[in-house]
Amino acid sequence: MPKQTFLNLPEEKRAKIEQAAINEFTAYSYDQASTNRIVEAAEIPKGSFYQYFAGKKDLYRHILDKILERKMEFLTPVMANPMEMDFFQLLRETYVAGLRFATSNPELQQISQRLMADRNHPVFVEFIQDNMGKADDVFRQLIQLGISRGELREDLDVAFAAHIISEMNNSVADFYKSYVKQTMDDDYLNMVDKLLDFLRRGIGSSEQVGS
Amino acid sequence: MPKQTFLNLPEEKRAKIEQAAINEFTAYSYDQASTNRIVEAAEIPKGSFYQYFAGKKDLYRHILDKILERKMEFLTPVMANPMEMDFFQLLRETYVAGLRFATSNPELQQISQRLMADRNHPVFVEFIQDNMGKADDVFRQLIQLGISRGELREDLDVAFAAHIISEMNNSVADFYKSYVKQTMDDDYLNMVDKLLDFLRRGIGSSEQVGS
DNA sequence: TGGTCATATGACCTTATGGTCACATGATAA
DNA sequence: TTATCATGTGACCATAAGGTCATATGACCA
Repeated sequence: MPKQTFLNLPEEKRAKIEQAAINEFTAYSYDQASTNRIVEAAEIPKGSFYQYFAGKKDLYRHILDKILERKMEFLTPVMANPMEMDFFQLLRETYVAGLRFATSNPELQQISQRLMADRNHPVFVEFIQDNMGKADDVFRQLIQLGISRGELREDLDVAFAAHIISEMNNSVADFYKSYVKQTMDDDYLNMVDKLLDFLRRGIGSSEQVGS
Repeated sequence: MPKQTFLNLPEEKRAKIEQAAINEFTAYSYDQASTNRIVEAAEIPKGSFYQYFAGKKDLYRHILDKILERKMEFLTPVMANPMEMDFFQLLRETYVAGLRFATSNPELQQISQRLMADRNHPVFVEFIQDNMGKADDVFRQLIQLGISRGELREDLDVAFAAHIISEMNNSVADFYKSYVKQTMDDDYLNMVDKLLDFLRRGIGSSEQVGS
């Protein structure tokens, strides 16, 4: 957590520092990011930086918190009323909300992606596992709900399915990027629909074959 | 490419250097890996290192080449006779081969994973895109074949499906790790079968619903 | 006015990095 | 024996990192 000194700062100055940090972490991985550069961009002396934060890690966590907060602004409205939509509609809205976040906050998305990429980095394992665990839980509940409503196969391995869907949720933005590059189709609604169709029906032909 | 001097080295010495590099790149990301530590572990003078390689990047590429070579030893036998298996059998064998590589070469797997994680790092984009492009191509052909044999839905978006399957191929080893952690089931055959079942049939109930 | 206290400041520290280079060594050929 | 040439060697270099600290500043109160 930032020190009180930082929180006491006039909002303008605080915002400038945060923005400098966001720019740095957008351009460089955590390890490569430089407090010197941040300090320079924020136009504050090196010493002041250490009045505000315990160090690089502290600043990074602060930025992650801000990102999570912002992402939740997109996600919570979707999750608010799970009973009004079926499973796939809900999942669709979830993925779409993630993509809306990603396209309207490209720097923050970039930082999140770096975070997921470096997910075994000692500095963030804790943060990651906490949040991914929560996501798995949410999806597990949604799947249970979907099964009980007859929207999903009854013989699903719930935890396994939850994990897959949660992983897809993480990689959907990344996936979208390469989708656009390949197909020149930048409408993420198309992509999400295709993805959900895969998830729903699989890719096998209808002729049933024993596993 | 390593310099001729390196190739002239007695095999024992060469192996020692390569092993030191593998250990370093297993423990640290490319950026964090230190030539100083490698040189120390390999018990060669710093100067000698630069007689053998142009620099860190050169060494890293050399190691990547060795990894790819080794991974291919697992994969080529599977791909050798695609007409003797149906699509899902072939895919299963492919995933299993990847997992066999991963479990029998954990350090190399770790390095590959780091590579995929840092895939936009300027030093490896070229290497990555080359190889992922190749993978996409292979899967596209397999899917075409699968459709023509009636094993896959005719209305598939081939490129899209190929991309998904290729991505899954990349993440299956990663996925396996968290699968084991969650379920305590370390039999990857189970996991692969579940994954393929998802891919084949989807997770939706059989009641057909308009998309 | 003088004292106190949070805050501001930047020169400076240690430690590490990737990389260089003048020179040493030793095998081969004349 | 002497010259040549690939190879070996480690002290050394510039650069940059994250972090510290003695000192300066300035707002507030007695």
